[in-house]
Amino acid sequence: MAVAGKTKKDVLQEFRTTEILEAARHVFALRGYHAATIDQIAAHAGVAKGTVYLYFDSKRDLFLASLRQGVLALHAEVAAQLRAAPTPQAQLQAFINARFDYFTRNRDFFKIYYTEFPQLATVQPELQDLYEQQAKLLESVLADGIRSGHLRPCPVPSTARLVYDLIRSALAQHILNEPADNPHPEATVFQFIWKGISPS
Amino acid sequence: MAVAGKTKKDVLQEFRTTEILEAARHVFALRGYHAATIDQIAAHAGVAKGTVYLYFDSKRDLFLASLRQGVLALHAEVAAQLRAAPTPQAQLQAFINARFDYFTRNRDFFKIYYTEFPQLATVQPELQDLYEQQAKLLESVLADGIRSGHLRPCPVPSTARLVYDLIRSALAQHILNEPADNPHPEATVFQFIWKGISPS
Amino acid sequence: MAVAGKTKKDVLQEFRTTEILEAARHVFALRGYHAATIDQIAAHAGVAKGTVYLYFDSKRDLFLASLRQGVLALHAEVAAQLRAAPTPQAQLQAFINARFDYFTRNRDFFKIYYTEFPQLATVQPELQDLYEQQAKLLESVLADGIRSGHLRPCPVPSTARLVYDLIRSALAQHILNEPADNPHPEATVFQFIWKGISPS
Amino acid sequence: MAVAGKTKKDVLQEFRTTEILEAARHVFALRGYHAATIDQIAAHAGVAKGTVYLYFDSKRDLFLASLRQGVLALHAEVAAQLRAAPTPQAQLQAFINARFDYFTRNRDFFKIYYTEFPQLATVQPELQDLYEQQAKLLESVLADGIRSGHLRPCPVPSTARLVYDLIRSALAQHILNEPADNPHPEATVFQFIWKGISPS
DNA sequence: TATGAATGAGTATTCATTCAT
DNA sequence: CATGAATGAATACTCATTCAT
Repeated sequence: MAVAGKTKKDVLQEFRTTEILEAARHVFALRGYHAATIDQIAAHAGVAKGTVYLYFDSKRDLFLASLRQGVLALHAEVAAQLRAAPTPQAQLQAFINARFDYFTRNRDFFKIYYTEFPQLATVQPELQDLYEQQAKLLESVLADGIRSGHLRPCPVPSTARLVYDLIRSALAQHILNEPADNPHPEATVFQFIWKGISPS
Repeated sequence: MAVAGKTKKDVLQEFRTTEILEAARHVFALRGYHAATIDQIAAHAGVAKGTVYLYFDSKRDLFLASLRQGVLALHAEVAAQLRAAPTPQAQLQAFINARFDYFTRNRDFFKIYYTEFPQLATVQPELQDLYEQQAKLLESVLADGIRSGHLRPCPVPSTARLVYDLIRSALAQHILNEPADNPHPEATVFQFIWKGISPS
Repeated sequence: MAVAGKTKKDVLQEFRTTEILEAARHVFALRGYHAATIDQIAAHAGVAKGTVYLYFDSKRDLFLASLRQGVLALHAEVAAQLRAAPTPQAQLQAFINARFDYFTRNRDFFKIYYTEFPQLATVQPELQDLYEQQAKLLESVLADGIRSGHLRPCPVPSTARLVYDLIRSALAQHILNEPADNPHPEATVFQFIWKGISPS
Repeated sequence: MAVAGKTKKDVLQEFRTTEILEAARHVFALRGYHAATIDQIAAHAGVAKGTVYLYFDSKRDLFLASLRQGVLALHAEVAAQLRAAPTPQAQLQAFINARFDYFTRNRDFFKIYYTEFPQLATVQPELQDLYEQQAKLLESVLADGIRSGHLRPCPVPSTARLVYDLIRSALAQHILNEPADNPHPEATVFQFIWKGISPS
């Protein structure tokens, strides 16, 4: 009993939180941050407006929470895949595949991530950090690869950022454009990047 | 006489239009689309609020116009540079350099273009078109290069988009991040892309 | 047994009631009627929000109850002192002293009484009554004094009200203004009033 | 033309300001500060809600402005009457009469002044000042009278405050209680005070 | 044409009150 | 009895848009 924690209350709390976060993600993805209303989010979560404010301090707080949670989950999945990959080449593939996997399962989140992030990142330093932590994963891959000779020497931070944004762009084409001309662009992206960073 | 009379009026019209568009771009870049107010834009343009509505139908219209105008000017410059380049390699360099040139001279515009575009492009099909027209220029370069054997065969549209977004990302790092670690990233970007598309 | 059982319950009831009333008085005095929240009062009373509603029907009811209880206690003390005073002069002194005593011991209550009463009295006739019952005590003193020749004839109700408000004002200076220039203003007030009502 | 100033615009501005202030005073007096809504005030002033915000920054600002304006007008009238009075006795009478006059003509204002002032004065130091400036007028009268021997020596500030509040109380009885038992209480009040401060 | 005063629809947020546990 | 999570009515304030001058 004690093992599961204060089941009754805490489970409900967590359930509500998740419920609201998901609704928020959906509505934010659909309408955009500004056009989305708390009313819509509450309705979508099946709760009253006031309830949203029991779990989040403000609309902005709710938005940031939904981004943060999504980014952290993504980060965890990607990091796990990375650890399982032996070579830099495999790591890059893992990085790409993990992201395609995650965002394919979380399209709403990708929409927010792609469309609202740049806008808000300019005013919310915390978001900048979340963004950069992701690029840091890539920086490690690059740095290790260069050190071990698997990759050609290059300026690590800016290259990491380039690679990162390249994947982001490919994802945008894949996720946001309904008519998926290329059902599995992961390979194409990998090839493109690999040409850019592998040793001649 | 009628010609001259019409011209005088038209010149003023055009002057006002440009003035307001510039003010809009500045304020939109500074505050973001939603936080920007018509009042601020009018004040910045040195006209009254109502005057803005003589030249543009709505806030959104003004925003789209400012984007459109910027994109068209960019497009013109890039296209001109492209025409002057003999080889695909030179064309790619021209494409990159022209964009770095233009956006370095129009930072406000880049900020809007980068941060607001994705958000609005999802609801404004017209913006999608503007975006794609730019990638089309690259598609021509790629297609011609492949045909002439200067470039390795690849899926043209998605590669064009990848290359396009890659340049966009490099620009973001260059324009938006104050501490320009790399004062001239054009070469790096070109190298990275060239590795990805040149024949082995 | 039934008696004791009932008592035990009743004692708890009364204890809770008093506890909540005191908390209410404190928070109302601190924040003012509108800014005070049931949550704050409940927290201060050490009970849950819902519990407050087991003892009082509404926020307004709680407020009125806290005023009523304070006024009744005050009334009782004043009346007791009055009964012990032999002459009109002594009675007036007793009236003044009893009020200064009571409010010095119940500053929170005075604050509400002084700042919130006028506002609410205009819409709550019941409060008007509480107010007037206090003036009635003074009316008796005046009427008796005039009848016995200890006081100069005057219009009793309006004079009573004047005297009453005068004391109230002196109390406000004494209780609300931190820097008590005059540590014992009872005498001054008495003198001022006495000049106004004693026979020439 | 220039003499009257920018007639057209300024006159309208002033007209609107007055209009809204009067409406505010009316609604604040009727409902109390918190219960009054900007909508009600706007409706009463015959303008749209937004218009109120063209002239006043916030509800609180509007409230303070209405108080300030009323107090200043009152102050001016009272001061004028005081200057015309030769003796301390006449000055006290002038002070009382001017206030009764003013508030009889501005009942809404008195209601706010009486019921909302104490509540808000505790949090708005500026209101404290307005309040005290009025008592200062009385202090001059008392100080001069004592110096010239027309009044009995007494602690000036606290006595001034007592006299001031006494008049306020009499006004409350006169203005707020519909059934005016005493149609002209000025004389009674004066007598009462005079007994308290005239030389024995 | 140009102006800017006026409009009023739209929304985040608070908090008294209820009620299932 | 006690709790406190859930509710949703109520409201100040903003700002794109209009239109009389």
